[in-house]
Amino acid sequence: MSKPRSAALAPDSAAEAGDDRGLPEDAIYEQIHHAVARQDLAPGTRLREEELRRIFNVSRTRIRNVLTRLAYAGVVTLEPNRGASVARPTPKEAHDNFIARRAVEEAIVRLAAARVTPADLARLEANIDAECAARQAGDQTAMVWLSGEFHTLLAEIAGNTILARILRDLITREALVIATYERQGKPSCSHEEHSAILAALQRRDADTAARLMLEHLGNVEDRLYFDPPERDTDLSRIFGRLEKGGAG
Amino acid sequence: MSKPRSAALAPDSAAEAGDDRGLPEDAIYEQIHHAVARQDLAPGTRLREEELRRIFNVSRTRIRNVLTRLAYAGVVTLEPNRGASVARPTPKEAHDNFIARRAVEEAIVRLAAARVTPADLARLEANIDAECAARQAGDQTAMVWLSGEFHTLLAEIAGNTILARILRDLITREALVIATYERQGKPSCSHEEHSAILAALQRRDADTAARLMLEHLGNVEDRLYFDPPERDTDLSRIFGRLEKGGAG
DNA sequence: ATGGCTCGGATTGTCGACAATCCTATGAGA
DNA sequence: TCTCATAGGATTGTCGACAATCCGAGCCAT
Repeated sequence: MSKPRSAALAPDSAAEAGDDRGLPEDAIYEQIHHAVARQDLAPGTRLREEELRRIFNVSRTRIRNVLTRLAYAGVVTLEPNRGASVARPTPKEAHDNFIARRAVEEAIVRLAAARVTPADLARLEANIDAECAARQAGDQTAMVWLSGEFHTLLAEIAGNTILARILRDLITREALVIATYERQGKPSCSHEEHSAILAALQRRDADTAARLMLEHLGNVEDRLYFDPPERDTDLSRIFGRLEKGGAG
Repeated sequence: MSKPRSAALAPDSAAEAGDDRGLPEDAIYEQIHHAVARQDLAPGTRLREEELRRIFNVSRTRIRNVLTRLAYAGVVTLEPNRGASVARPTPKEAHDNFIARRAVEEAIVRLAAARVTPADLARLEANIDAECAARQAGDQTAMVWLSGEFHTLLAEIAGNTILARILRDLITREALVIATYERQGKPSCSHEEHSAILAALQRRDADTAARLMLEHLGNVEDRLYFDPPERDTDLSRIFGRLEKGGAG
């Protein structure tokens, strides 16, 4: 969050992002999408075309296309003549996102319960272990990413491409919601809950898995802080107070 | 379906589509999206940029942007160096779409049951009446559109923008599925089922409404015909038959 | 000092031209 | 007659340049 934008977009493998010429459009899309999901790009961050063009070493046309798609995914907002910036969800959008995600995740976990294989269970367990390790190492970024990855894995196991695609965007937007509205202590996902879901899947108990998933997602929402609905609302409230109480 | 493409895209109000200069991008997007939802654009129809440019009287850049977005929505497919064509869902995609839609619609109808107002009920009833009228008039296009509109109305009533947006794309893609796999007699939606859902909403009976909705959507899928999974599979099957039975 | 105005730099929006690619029609050869 | 190669037209992909718009700095009047 505090690192410069170019660092957020040119991750560990710097050569892949900056050096290679003609990086395909999809790869650029993925990098930005991923950077938002990792919370490396904070909500509201401006995404200047020229800057992105230099980072990815492509023409502005490509960048423009990518931004158009990201806007459709709800990851960035596109204001006319003002350019693109990382989306800053309103409380309403945040709430809608949670509700949508609950619906999609319930369907996915039920499908997954019916199709899960031992190999799948092993992958899920590995993910939980990795998240635990990240938690103990205090690596907040890795934790957020891995706990999202757990859900992506479930979508893959469920085997429904359309739901997986939808969930991907919902998860990334939820990362923006969390980044915007999190309280001080920010335990975004608890690995115990993931473990419980895994156990239910192991028993192919779709109903329990679905119930646990809904509780899990509800817990995430409860940990957020929505009270000051908008930053700019402060102004109008102050104005109202001045009018009512009298300032002169 | 049998009318020329330009007619499909320049509907009743021809002036709006062809004459006005500088039609905004969103409007072009809507027109194409809508034309697909109405089944005026058959699956697989090629969408040449030059042709669209002439129809909407804008530059190719705009058309290109619109096609990019439609591809993201899954309404058109974009093959490199081959251009755009209306999506032709595979049986797998069709099935995934039905499952996704069931999940989204269940969530929506439950939300709608909790929030529905008398005015909303009236709007839903008007929609059902219009669909009945279209059915008696034998207007297949209007029927398909109105029966989809019923679900769009529900999404609006539910008040969740994200789910509404998702459902919109799912419905349009389902129109493509139906156009691809429908049997001879094609009663795509039964207004009795819509009426039953409406009655449940009137009682604010979310569980019943959800159950009816799922049955309703399941019925739609059951009316389709998936047996010949792909057109090009025929070739390999014929080849296999020649090999086995001997053709010389 | 404050509020409004103007101007310059920076950024985005749009377009036309050119390069790259693909499909089709044509004709030579077996 | 059939297959293969080739040339031509048609279509898409890419880029750079210019126009339109916006933001902020600096100046002027009050």
